Amino acid sequence: MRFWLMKSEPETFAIEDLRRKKVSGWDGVRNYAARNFLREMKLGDQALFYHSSTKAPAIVGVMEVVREAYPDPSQFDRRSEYYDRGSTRDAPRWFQVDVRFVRAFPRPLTLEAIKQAPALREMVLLKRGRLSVQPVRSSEWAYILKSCL
DNA sequence: GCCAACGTTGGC
DNA sequence: GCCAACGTTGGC
Repeated sequence: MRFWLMKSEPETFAIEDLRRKKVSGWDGVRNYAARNFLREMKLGDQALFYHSSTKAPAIVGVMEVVREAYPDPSQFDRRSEYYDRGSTRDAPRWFQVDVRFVRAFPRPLTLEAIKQAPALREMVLLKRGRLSVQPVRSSEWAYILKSCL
């Protein structure tokens, strides 16, 4: 099983929205590197939910992959902000997975705290900006769950 | 295929 | 709102 981190702006879609829906498609990823990671995800993989572009950016919970990558319908929807006129149904460019709410952390791990933790120094989150879907090492996963629960 | 211009992400 | 980092586009 692999571990991941996925970013969302809470004003658009927050951990509480996922808690309410229970299962949701993770749509709107329009970056090739992030898209490729989505396509590597397997049923049962676990992912951290990260709140970005907010006052205190933080890892706020856990979700589970319940459906592997399939074409993101919003790329075909002319009214969607994610519409991509260059994508066709025969050769879709963008993919999504479905995720299920697992838990919201009682103590979210802020970006500030992540930067302070020696165990998390190598996290992709700190190394590569602007990547909204990214792998997490199992050692990092273990450390994060220990600090947040 | 290079690279300048431009657009987006996301922390601050 | 600013701006650094970095991805994408498009002319050559």
